[in-house]
Amino acid sequence: MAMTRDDVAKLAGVSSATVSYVINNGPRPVSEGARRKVLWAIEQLNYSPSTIARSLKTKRTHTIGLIISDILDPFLAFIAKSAEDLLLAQEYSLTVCNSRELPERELGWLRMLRQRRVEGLILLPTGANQSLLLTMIEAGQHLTLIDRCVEGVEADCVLIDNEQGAYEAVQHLLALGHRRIGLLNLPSSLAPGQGRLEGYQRALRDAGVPFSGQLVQEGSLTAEESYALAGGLLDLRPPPTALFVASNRLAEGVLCQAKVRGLRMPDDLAVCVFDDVSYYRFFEPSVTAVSVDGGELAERAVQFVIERIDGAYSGEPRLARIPCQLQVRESTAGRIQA
Amino acid sequence: MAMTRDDVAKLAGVSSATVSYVINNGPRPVSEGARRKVLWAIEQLNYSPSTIARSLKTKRTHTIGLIISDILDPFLAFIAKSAEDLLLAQEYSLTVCNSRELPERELGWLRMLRQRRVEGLILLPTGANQSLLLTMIEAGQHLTLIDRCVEGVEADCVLIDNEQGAYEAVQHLLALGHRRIGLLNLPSSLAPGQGRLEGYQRALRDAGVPFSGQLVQEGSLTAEESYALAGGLLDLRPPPTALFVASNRLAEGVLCQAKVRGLRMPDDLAVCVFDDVSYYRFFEPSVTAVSVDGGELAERAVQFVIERIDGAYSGEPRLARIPCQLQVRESTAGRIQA
DNA sequence: TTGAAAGCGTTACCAG
DNA sequence: CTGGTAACGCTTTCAA
Repeated sequence: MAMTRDDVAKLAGVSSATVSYVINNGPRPVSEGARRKVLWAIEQLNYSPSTIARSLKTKRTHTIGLIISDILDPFLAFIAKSAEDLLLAQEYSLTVCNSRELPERELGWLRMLRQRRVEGLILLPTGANQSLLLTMIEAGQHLTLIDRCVEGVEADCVLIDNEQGAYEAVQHLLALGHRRIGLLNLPSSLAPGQGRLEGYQRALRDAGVPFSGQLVQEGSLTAEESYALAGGLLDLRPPPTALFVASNRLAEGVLCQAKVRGLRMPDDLAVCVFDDVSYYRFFEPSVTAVSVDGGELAERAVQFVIERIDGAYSGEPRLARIPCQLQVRESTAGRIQA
Repeated sequence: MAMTRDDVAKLAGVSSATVSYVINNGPRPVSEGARRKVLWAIEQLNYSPSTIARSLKTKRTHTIGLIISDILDPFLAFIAKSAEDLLLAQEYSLTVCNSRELPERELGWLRMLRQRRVEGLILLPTGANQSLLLTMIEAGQHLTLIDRCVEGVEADCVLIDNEQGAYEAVQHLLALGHRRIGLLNLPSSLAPGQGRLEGYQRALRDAGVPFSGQLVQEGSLTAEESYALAGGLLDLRPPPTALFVASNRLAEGVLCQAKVRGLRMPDDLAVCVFDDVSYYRFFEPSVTAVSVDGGELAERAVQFVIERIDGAYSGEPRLARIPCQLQVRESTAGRIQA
C-alpha cells in the first residue's frame, strides 16, 4: 500500500536519486522538468517519504525526548508544551514520557528513547538509574536535567531556585506575624524538597523562630496522600496558623482540607504554595504562590540540548538557575489586592 | 560510538543472526552457551538495538499518534495520560501532538506522523484537512476520531454525549428556578459546541422558556477571550442569573469575572460547567459540572485503534458515545452538600 | 543449532 | 544535470 521512492521514480521516469534530490532540495540541483515530473508523481501516488529509512541512512532522528513525572501537573504540562513549541520551530519533534516518579518506568522510557535514537534528552530525574544515564552520556547522548540533579551524573542542568523561593515565601508569612508555620513538603530526599526545606529553615532562623520537626510533613504525588498529610498538620494542637506548601499537587490536599474543615483563609489559615497555577488567581480566596516561569525553564533546557547537538557548545556541564517570584494574593494577605 | 549488532556478534564470536535471535527470543532457539556469550557481549558494549533499523525491516513501529488541541486542558491531558498507560501495557508507545485547534498545525502533525509510519492515529480533529485524512485512510492508516466527527471522513469515532450532558445541566438550572440562563459555548460550528447548544435549547424548550440569542456567546481557547465573552454576558441588562459554560477553559473566564465583580455563587450567579476538573471539588464554592470519564474515552479510542491494527476488527466504522454525569455542587445548589 | 545473505526505503557518492 | 549503486542496522529465509 505504502509507496516507495522507487515507485515515484518509475512513474516520473527518473532515477530514485533524482527523487531524493527534489524531496530534499539538494544536495544537488535538479532540472525544472525533472522536478515537475517528480512532484507530479508524488501527488499521483500520495507518496509520503519514510522517516524511518531516512533516519537509518542519515543517522539523524530530529527527535528529542522529554521525561517528566506527570503530565497532569500543570507546571510540567506547561514545560512540555513550551518545549514542544520551541523545538518545532527548529524542526525537531518531542516525545514526552511520564515516569510517574517511578525509577522502573523511568528506566523503561530511557531504554526506549535510547533505542529510538533520540538526539537529545531532557529529563526530570527520579534520582535513580544513574548507571544507565552514565553509559548513555558516555555513548554520546546529549542530556539536560531539569528541576533536579542526579548524584554523580555530570550533565547540563536547569534548576529552580528553590531555596530562594521558599525563603521569600516563608519570610512573607513571618512578616504577617505568623510564628507557627507548617511545611507540607516534597520528599526532602530530592533536590527540590531539600531546597524548599532549607529556604524554610533559613527564613525561620533569620526571624529567630525555632524550627519544629512536628510542623513538617513530606509526601508526594497522590491526591489522597496529600490530603492526609495536610490533615495531619492541621490536627496539631495548637494548629499552625500558616502553611507553606511545596507544590501545586500537594496544595490540592490542603485546599481540600481547608474546605472540608471550613477554615477561612487567610484568617484561620494562611496558605502559600510553591508553583503558581492558573486557577489560583481566581480562587476564593486567590492563592499566594511562588511562581516559576516554566517557559523560561523549557527554553533553557531546549537551548542546552540543541547547542550540544549542533556542536555550538561542547564544554563542561552548564548550570542554569531559574529565579522564583512571590505572587502575594488573598490566601495570605487578605483582601489587600484583587 | 553506537554499537551495532555486528559488533556484538563479533565480540561474542557468533553470527549476527544469532544475536538477533537472543534479543528477540526467537523465532528460533539459541543454545544456552551462545545466548550467554551474546548477553555478555551486549553488556560489554552497552549495545542498544536500533528501533529504526528494526522498523525498517519489520514494517512495524509500535507507535500510535495522538493529536489533541491542547495538552494544557486538564481533560485532554487526562485522556493523553490514560491512553499512554493503556498503550504501554500493550507495548505501544504514544506520540502526543498539540494542534492548538489550528488546521495548519494539525496538517503538519498529520504529515509528520504519517512519515513516521505510526500504526494508528487518534485524532481530535479541527474539522479541516479532510482530504489528507481521506488519503491516509485509503492508504490503510487506522484512524479513530475523538470528541468530534469530520464531515465526509468515515472512521471509528468516540464521542461524548454532549446533547444529553448539556440538557441535564440546563434542566438542573431550570429546576432551581432560573429562567435567564446564559450559555458560554464553544464554537457551534464544531460538533461539541453544536451538541451542547442543542441540549441547552431542548432543555429550555421542554421547560417552556423562550430561547434568546442574546444569552449565547461563543468562543474558544484563550483566557482573555473567554474572560471578555463572560463579561459580555454578565453586562446584559438584566443579567443572566445562571450560566452554563461549555468547557473548563471557558469557565476560567467566568470564574475570573465572578471574582472581579464580586458575584457570589450561586446567589448572584449560578454556574455549571461542562467538563469536570479536579479543583472544582474544593473551589469556593465548589463548582457544579458535567463530568465525562476521560479514561473511558481513552480506553474506547485505544481499543478501536488496536483492534484495527490487530485485525481483530475490520468492518464498518464504529461509533461509541461516552455518557456524561452531572455533578451537582455549591455553585448551583448552594451549601446543600459539602 | 548455526551462518550467509537478501532485502527494508533512504541518501549520497561516483561515473557518465 | 543524471542514473546506478553501495551502504545504514536489522530480521528472517535458506542451506548447511
